[in-house]
Amino acid sequence: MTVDWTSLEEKWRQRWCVEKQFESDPDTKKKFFVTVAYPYPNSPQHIGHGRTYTLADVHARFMRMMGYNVLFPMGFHYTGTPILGMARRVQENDKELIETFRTLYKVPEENIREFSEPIKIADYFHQEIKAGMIEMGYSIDWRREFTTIDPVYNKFIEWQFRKLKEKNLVIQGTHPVGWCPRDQNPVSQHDTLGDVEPSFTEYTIIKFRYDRYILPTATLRPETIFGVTNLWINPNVIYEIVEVDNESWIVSSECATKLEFLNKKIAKTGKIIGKDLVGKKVKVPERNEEVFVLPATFVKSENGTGIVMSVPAHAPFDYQALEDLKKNVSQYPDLALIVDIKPISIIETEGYGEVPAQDIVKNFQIGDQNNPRLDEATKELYSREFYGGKLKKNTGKFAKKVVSEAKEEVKKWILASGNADILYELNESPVRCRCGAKCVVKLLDNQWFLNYSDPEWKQKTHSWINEMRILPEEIRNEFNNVVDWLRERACARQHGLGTKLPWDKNWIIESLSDSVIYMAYYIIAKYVNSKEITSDNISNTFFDYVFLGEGEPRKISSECKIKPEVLEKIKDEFQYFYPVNARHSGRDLVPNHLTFFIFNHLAIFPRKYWPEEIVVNGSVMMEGKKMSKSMGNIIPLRDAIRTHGADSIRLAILISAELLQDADFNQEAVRGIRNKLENMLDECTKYKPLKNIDLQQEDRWLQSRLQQLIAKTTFSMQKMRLREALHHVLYEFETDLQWYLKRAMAKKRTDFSGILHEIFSARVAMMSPFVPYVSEEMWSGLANPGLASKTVWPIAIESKIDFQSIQSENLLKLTLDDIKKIIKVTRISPKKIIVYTATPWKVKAYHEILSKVMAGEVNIGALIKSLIADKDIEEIKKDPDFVKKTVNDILSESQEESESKNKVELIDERKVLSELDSLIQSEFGIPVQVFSESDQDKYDPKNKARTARPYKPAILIE
RNA sequence: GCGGGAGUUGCCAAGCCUGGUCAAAGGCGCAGGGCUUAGGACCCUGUCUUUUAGGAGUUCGUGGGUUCAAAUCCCACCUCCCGCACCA
Repeated sequence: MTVDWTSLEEKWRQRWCVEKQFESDPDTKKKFFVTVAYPYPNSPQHIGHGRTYTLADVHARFMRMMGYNVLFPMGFHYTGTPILGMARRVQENDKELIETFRTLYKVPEENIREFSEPIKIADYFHQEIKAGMIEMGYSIDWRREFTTIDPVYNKFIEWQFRKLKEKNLVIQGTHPVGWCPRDQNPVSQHDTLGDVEPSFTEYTIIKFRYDRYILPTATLRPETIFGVTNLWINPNVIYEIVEVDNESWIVSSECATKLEFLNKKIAKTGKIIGKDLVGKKVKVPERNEEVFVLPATFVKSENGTGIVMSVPAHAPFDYQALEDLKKNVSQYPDLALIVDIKPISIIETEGYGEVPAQDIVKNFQIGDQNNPRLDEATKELYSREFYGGKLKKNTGKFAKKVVSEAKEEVKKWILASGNADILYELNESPVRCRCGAKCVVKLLDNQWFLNYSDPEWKQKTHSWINEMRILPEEIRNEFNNVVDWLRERACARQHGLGTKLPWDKNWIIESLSDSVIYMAYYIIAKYVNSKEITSDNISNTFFDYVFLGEGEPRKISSECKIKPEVLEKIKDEFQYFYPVNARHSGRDLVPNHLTFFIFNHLAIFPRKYWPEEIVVNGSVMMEGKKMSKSMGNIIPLRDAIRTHGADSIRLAILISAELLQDADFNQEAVRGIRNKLENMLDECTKYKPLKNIDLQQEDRWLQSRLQQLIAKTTFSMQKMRLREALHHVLYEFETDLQWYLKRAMAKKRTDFSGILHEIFSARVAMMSPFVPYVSEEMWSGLANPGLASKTVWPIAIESKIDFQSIQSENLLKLTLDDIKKIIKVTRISPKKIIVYTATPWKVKAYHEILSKVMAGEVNIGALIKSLIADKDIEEIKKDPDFVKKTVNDILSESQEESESKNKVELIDERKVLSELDSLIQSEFGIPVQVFSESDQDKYDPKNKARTARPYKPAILIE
């Protein structure tokens, strides 16, 4: 059967839309508010995006069927810089980008022409993404749609920031960033050529005084100031004399540039060549000693200040350079004294002698200062000393401290005395901006931060994280870790789309900061879209009233020109729908958005509006590979819908992995799924809701299994283990169905349509959240009333489970399996099959043993002793092996299984096994005979009957 | 460096939280059969070793341990993957 998926989906989509099935307003039912991170419209959405949204939609649809008034809205995040960058590239006629628009994104030519305007890009992809969401069948209430540059949204974000500022959570400070001097803008990884992360390291500048000058050196190891024996300078480099904040520094010209961006007032007043400084003596700060400035070729003008402080005891470079110099002392007649310079050891580390640098240089067989292995040696020694070293007593008050701690303390100490400063150095240089300019580290003044370091705020967030529902559970700990290492976060930047900082209009609120409490705005958006409120009238007091219940409604309604009843309605609606019951997002947002989301809700809203649950999902792989533009394996969602149909895609991305795992999307699987759905749809047209017939054993069994299926599936759904739930409904139950049909067919029954109708109706209902379109089609195929999407989720009724029939069918299945196994192993073609059930005393004994084992008694001897006390079963003396085997039988089955056996009376095996006849007849075409072990006139030529045990009949095949 | 996660039978991948139904789901691949002019699709059967009586043996990264019982719990080790900020 071929299904026209496109028109099938269109048909039901129309119906949902016309009947406004997914628009929700406050009513008397319990509400469920589910949200997903809104998309950033700078490209069409692909299958990877589809996963999070589909997950949320399944959640929404499930909760709707569970009887909740579900609100599932969607917005669009225009805030940010990437779209701005794209627009600029279009202006510059960037071939590559335009080609991407054309061929990959299939943007019409007339739209591309407009893309030099950022908003046009956002608008275009906004509509594209929205269309995809509708086609995917997401049950979204579109009346609440908005973008983050809507004027009322701006007012809302202003309100958010004023609130944060009132609570002193927005602070101002100075902050180093990677910076492009040409663009006058911070650079991040995707702003650089080759996507290099512009990371940098903080160095301590130590000021050595020479005459009226300062020779600054940059170091990562300020604690080694106690071991300085000399400075190194490159004799061939021309240094700059620079006035820096009323001091005269001598630094390389590269260093002078760096200092400028670190907000130093710089004036270049002269030049001096390195060799003119060789042999001069400088004062070591805090030590009241003088050391020589010596020449070294390893000193590079682009690193640090271009001058290096020398600690030969602990720095392999310094040690080697000093050795080299001593060897060539004849070249420096004025420096004869240097042969007396001895390394000053200040750190002791296990495994190293008095002069660790000497040890390691020998070990590495360095030879001279240009040996590239010096880097390696430096790294090793640094790390050994950092973690294992202790300062010696020649370091004064820092003695006995471990290096890792002393380092910071020494730095603070020298900084406090004015003999030190801070320098930032890019780790990998040069880093080039996309524009081609060399990046630097800039100290940004008066930057605005959200103070995620605030201990009280952190504490509050921790304790809420430990209370809220987080799925999957493994991720909870990760949230706590994020909270721990989160620091101040810059929350405003100077370019991009977004909302201006209300008290400082030079700044635009950054995109990860204007997207943390917007779920509340979905309530407002409905009234903005219906034009009941406009941006002109909205003020802070409006939000205070709606969200916090603060203020005088009459005053506010006149101030904001909102009818009092509308104001009241909005507030009531907010109070009805808030808090967010479930927030969905990909796991990449855990260390940022999701954590900020919690932080900000806790700061702004009262406890009753804090988010209740977060659901995190993994990403999607394409045919086992990571999706990426360069691999060319990004499939736009709408393309995929056209080829596979929405339902198949939904199922494919949900069934291939559990929540946090990466799901794999592959053509093969999608085809298989579509086939399965088509077969099932076909099946659904066959069964009619016939009135009840005389229920037979297998009917009762199938109905019981259905109850168990419903219970299991519901349990999985509630934990958002969707893969597991699907597995139950789609695949696991198939085995039961096959068995049922086998039984029914063997008995040549024709009256089971009604039973299967009942079964399929329940299954279709449970499939409906996952594959909403085809479920509607199946639902109507089954001639059920109404919509599958709006039907109630099946409820498992324990009393409907007939454990007797479950045990009976199990026995049948196991016996049939055993017969098949015997036939397989013996390779005989059976002519006669005889089955023997256990003798009554064994049945009684089994029952005894079962209840004893369930009570914890597993000792065979003790069991036998208590059993022979019973006259009915004293025969057990003759067959002690029976006890052992029975105990093993019981122990090797599940607790659940044993409990269910313990719960019901033992089944009448003889009666149950008489049902074998039809099965054996249809499978092997021969009859089956059933005896009891205790029958006097039984046919038992091979004396098999005596091996029979309850649930394990003896079998003879001839 | 800090933090998180994973290693399962030819491959992908469940199971692990809550130990026993686990020789271990499902899919792919492979083998046989059905359907078909043939192929594809689809359906059935099989797919660790061994076994002419429903059994036995050896497996879940490696090595220990706890337990009547370990893929599952504990400890150590090895290997691999991901995130680390002004970026959505």
